[in-house]
Amino acid sequence: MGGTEERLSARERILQTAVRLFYEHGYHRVGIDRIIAESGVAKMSLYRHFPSKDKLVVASLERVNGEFWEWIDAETARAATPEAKLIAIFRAVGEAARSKECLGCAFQGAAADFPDNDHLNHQVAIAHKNQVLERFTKLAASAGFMKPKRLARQLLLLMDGAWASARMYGAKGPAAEVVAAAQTLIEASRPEAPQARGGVRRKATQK
Amino acid sequence: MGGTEERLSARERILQTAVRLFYEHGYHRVGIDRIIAESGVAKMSLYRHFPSKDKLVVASLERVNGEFWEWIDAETARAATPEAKLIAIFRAVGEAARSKECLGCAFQGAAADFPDNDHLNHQVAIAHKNQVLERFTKLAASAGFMKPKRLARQLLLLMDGAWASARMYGAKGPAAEVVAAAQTLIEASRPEAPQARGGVRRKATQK
Amino acid sequence: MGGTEERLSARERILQTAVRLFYEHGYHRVGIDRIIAESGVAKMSLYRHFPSKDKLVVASLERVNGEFWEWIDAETARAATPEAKLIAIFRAVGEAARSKECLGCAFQGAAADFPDNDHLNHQVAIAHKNQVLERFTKLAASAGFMKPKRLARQLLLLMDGAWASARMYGAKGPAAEVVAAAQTLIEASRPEAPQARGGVRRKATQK
Amino acid sequence: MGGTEERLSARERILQTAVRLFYEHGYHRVGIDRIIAESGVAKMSLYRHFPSKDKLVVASLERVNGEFWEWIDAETARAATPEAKLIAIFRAVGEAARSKECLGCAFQGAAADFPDNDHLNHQVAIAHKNQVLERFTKLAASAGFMKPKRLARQLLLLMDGAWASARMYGAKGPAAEVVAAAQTLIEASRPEAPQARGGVRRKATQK
DNA sequence: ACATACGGGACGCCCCGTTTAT
DNA sequence: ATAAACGGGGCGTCCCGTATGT
Repeated sequence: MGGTEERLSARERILQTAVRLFYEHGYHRVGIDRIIAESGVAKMSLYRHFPSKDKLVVASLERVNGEFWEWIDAETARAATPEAKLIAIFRAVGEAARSKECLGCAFQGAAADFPDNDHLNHQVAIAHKNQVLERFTKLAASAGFMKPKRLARQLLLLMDGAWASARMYGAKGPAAEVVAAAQTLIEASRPEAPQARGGVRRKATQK
Repeated sequence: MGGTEERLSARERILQTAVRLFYEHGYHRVGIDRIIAESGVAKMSLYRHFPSKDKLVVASLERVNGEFWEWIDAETARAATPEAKLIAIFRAVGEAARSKECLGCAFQGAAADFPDNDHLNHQVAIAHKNQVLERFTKLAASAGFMKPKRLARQLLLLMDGAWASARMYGAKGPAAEVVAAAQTLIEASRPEAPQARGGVRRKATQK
Repeated sequence: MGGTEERLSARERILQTAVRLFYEHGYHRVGIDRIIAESGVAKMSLYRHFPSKDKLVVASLERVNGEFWEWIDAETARAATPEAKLIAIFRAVGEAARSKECLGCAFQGAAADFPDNDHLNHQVAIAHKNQVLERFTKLAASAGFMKPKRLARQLLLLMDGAWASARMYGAKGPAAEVVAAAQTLIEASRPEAPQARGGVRRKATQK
Repeated sequence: MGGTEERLSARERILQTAVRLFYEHGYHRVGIDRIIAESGVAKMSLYRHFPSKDKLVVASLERVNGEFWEWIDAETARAATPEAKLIAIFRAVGEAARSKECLGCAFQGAAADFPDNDHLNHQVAIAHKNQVLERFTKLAASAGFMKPKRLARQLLLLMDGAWASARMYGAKGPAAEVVAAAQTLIEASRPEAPQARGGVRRKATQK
């Protein structure tokens, strides 16, 4: 932590500090001065790499997005089937949401801190969620599920609910149930044996 | 001057304006000056009724909480059974989340704007979610569902996911699927036909 | 200094502090924060009274200009004739320029700190000098001197030289000779018998 | 590349650029970066030749001082008598002060930009003025004038007034009268016709 | 010798929540 | 109720002097 950190470039130190502080305290409560103080960097260095705070927020969100997908890929690497990958994702989410470090979803936080839908930071957050939806849809389709888009959207609701739970409750929140809930929703989308479950019938009446 | 708005007390005008502005723009971006300007009261009047902005935020959240439960009670009044009440809640949530006025959950926003878990505003937000959990649990128990607490927590994930979807996506988000997902989770908790739940089997195959 | 200063309005405290600091250290080296700190005023109070630093500089120069003319009027009040008033002015200038508090002419400093001739602060400084020229001209004309404008300009050169001397040398500079030089120039402009000089006679007319 | 400018050493290019920029825009408003940009050298080169900005300012002032005396010597070379040399100086000053390129006296500017009397740059400016005083005194003494020091100081007031006029007014200022005023002061110091000089007597009456 | 980056610091202008005077 | 005041914080800019790489 000490020696290697000195080796990092100023840009990298700024970005890592910004990611951490923004995530822990929000985008409005973290000022430029605090970021430069905690990253040990001159103000001019920050503004050389990031022309404005908004640009730094965007870069921070993109960094978090990258780390998110690295994490998802790592968690799903050992799963053999698409369905297992979906379950692995939610197992990881459930665990992460109950960890002490977890403070919810950085993109939900960004969307909350920048409520204007047209704001770039808001758009970046939506783009992340769309990527999640795409991944869910692709896995659901690969698994041969019915209506993969529908399942993907249901699963996104669960995941965002888990992140919201993590933000508010911390370790003891309802996020503990996200795996079970995801399993239930996934099962209900399985093409096999839909005959006896009530869910299917009501579903039929919905459409 | 002299219209119906004059009928409202200064406190009421302040509170309604605060609720609206806080919800639409967030707690940090809305300042005292703007609230007094749009509510047409003097600054002194505001500080006589609410000793600080934080207290006003708390009062605002309590007001929203009250309106939330009035809304929930109204939406579930016509439902005959506890299960129907649960469905009615999610039908209402699904509709609300896709309405143009909906900007997500005010309590999620408060938790995001005041990330410190010990902050009073954060605690008020958690208290609201606990009330929702209690209502879900009571309804699930009344319906004779298995593990009502578990179902309640799963449903809260869905609901918070729907609110998060509303915040980020607006009308076209995945919140449209919240009713179907809720139905699926509710059905899966029904005591009837517990014989062949896939969750168990899949769980065995997962490991 | 303590009790009465507390009584002064914020605007007055700001202005007095600005006048003093600008005069002692220049307009660029004195920042808004320093003025705020030394005047014991909030930043917003300053920007309510003076929309920008430039406006504060202008107000400061106008204040100095007002004090300058009060000083000139007081110093010339007892002089009976226009010529005596001119002499009185230069006697006062000579004394002031050698006092410890004197750091030269605030308007010369402003013109030096804002070298762009089109800059408002530069124009304000020029306006002051024009007022001095007018006063000199009027007095010279009232005294019946030949070419009063020419004498006024010569006297302004002397005065500005004295201020420059005060700025650079302090008490021991050539400003000590400004009275004698002014007298010489004034005498040379006298219409009566320029060949024979009339120090004695003039003295008679002065009193 | 390869032009005549390349002939100049880096030190010379830096110094010439610094002299020009400092004179045109002041010492505070001209930064190191601008000097290196306009002189086409690397920052390291500048700091190799001038250890600090202050040292560069001093070198710049010394350069200006050298050019000043070259100019004075050239202007007075053709004058036959010391008195003619004095007049020649003021004729040159009067013309220079009304030229478009003239922005006043660089040393007055330095004294204004570094108001602290103990500051080296301020001292350098004073040293220049002392040299002028010495030259004036020497010429006045050579001309056989009475009280050459007194005349020298009076003439310095005029000269500094002319520079100040040049700074503030440009071509149309009172500097046009500096020759006439200098002549008047010089004549008043001539030993001829000392019988009834008002200056002496007047001086006695002053006290 | 050039160019780029860096660390540290000050500054200008602005906004906010809160209190006091009027 | 109007208005001013107050302390604190925030963003973006500028500058000086040093340290790199090349």
